[in-house]
Amino acid sequence: MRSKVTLEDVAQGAGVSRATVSLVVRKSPLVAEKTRLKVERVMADLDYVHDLGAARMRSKSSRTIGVVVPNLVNSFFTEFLSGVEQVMGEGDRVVLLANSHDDPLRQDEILHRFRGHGVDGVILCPAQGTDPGLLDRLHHWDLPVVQSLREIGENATDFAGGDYAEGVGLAVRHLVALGHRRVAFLSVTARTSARKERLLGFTRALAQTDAEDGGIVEAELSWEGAFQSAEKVLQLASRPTAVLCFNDVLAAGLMAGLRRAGRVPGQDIAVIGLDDLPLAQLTFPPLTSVAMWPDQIGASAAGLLARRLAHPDVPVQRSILVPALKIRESSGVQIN
Amino acid sequence: MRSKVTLEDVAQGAGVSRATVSLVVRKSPLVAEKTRLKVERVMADLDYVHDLGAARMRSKSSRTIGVVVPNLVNSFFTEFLSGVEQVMGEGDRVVLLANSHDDPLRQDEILHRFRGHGVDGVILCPAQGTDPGLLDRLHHWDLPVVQSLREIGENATDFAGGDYAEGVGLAVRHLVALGHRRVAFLSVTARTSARKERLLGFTRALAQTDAEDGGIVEAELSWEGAFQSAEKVLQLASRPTAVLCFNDVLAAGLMAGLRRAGRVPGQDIAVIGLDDLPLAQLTFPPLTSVAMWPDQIGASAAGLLARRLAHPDVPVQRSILVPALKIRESSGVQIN
DNA sequence: CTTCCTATTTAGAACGATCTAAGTCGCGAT
DNA sequence: ATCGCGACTTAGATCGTTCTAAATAGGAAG
Repeated sequence: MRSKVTLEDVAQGAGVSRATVSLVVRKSPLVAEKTRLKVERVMADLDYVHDLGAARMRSKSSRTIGVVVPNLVNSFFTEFLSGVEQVMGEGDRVVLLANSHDDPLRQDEILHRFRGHGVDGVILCPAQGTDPGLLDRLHHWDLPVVQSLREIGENATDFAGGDYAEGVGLAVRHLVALGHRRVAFLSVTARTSARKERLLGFTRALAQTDAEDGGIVEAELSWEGAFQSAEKVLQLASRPTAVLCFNDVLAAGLMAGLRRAGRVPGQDIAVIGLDDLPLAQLTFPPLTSVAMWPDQIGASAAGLLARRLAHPDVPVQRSILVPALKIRESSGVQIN
Repeated sequence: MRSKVTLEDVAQGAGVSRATVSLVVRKSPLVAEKTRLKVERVMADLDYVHDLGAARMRSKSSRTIGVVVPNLVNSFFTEFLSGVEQVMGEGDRVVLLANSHDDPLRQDEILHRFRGHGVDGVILCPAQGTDPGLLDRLHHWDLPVVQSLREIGENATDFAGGDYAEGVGLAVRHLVALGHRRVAFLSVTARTSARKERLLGFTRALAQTDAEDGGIVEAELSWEGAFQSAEKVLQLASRPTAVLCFNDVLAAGLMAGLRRAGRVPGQDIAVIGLDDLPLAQLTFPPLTSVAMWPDQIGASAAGLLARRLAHPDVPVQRSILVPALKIRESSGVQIN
């Protein structure tokens, strides 16, 4: 039961006042070089630890931010998280993590808990079906929020994401250039802004080419869901020659399902994913995908939040990363 | 700039004292039912938020724990994290997350920061090359620690992990039963307890069978590293008919590398992984692997920490999960 | 009508920092 | 000498809780 070393103890040891030590801790330019060195030595000797909890009480900033993701199994979110953690760590901030499991109720509890812990701000990837009123509530609490990957409301908060509409466009144009004319889309059942944006990109991209909409199939957002949807894809009336998938996890699951049904992806039917997760390079054939840089998105989100904390009144900003097509074998070769 | 609602405000509204409200917040049985209801109503009216930071200052418990992982891209750690978060969330605790990037220095900074934030305890997967003295230091700070997945020191702290020695044994016996006699092991360069345990399991399992050690190849812990190691595996003097891999990520990378070299995994050469990540079912051919239940390990680790926080003096406990073999096609068919 | 409980409530001092406003010190200028 | 000024330093209040020890109310028992 070691008694805690406090500012007072350090102050005594160094023969200065508590206030001066506090200034040293916070690296204020006000203290004389000599005093600073003395105090720092004593701090090291006594193994002083700055109590951020106590500090927050007076200063209002806790150097803590919360991150809410809907899911931790899709490595997209992991990479995203990794980017957030990286940037926040560099800014000497700490990340509180929680998983909403795509459940708005759970998300509410989490935000409430975060609030109790005095987080300075939150990076939120809103759960499916989140009530748009949530943003008002957060604003009312005046808790700075950056939305990421998904969005509720229109420009209600800062936002970091990737340009999925463009990503889908890249994929479609690639397929069309290879000669495909009937392209299907494997989507998800969950109604999120992410889904909307991709579908929008899909129809828009088709309109700019002479290819046609080969039909839309919906699956659960898991590789198993995609695996099972292979049958439905093969039964589409349009007999698509290519399938564009909501993300890489679904694409990989679909490829496995197609094989089960006796088709060879990349040969009998082209498959293309979105996100370019590491797993895209591990499937066979390797998966053509569109890189969305989740870690960069995470880093941007963290950057936006840091910016807002520093300047609460700057106008709302959106940070949208430009996607890049990664051509591999699953999209097959020119078909004629 | 909404001024914060404090205990005092609630107390005024309800016509009681601050102390009573505090008791209500903490669900003490001391307050009379009638008062409790009245206070609760006022709390709801004013949208009172319990300030856990201020609370911790007096009470010493922050209901916050820290998790340090060496990496966030391998989904093994993600699932682990997910298990931790789940259990902690249920216990109404919050998780501080940090990534050591397998760097002991960074790990030190993180622990220091966590300490500053007053975490009640830490779940640590020690970075490669961590000085065993770290545990003493943590103990000296009297910060409860549960180690997980990797371990420094011998039974120095509570530990949650999987029985990798047994997992490797399952895999080897499976291969031997299929007729393999020359089995190679694809290991990693990083010197961790995880590596040691698997190698130990490997030699021990071989000794119990009539198969021989087909050689050990080391790779970077990434799919690219494994991809590149395919050549080295094929050049082994023993000409192994099967390769057991450190984990699924390496196994998937190896399979891709073997294909590049013109071999068909599961047909020309058996490949088997460890961990049974979701990705094992997405490779082609699907990867035979040994399920280590990372989410369960995470949940156990969280459970152990919760237990230690509740009873600081209980003896050290180890929680080891029993692995299960998942047979798929990459281990091939009986070879004669 | 005391007295003694039990059940509840409370005043006031912590906790470990930050902030404000007021000091102190040395030194060159008047 | 005295003043003014810049460069530092500091006393003391304060943040929103919890804790301790003591106060109070309302009976039941004597």
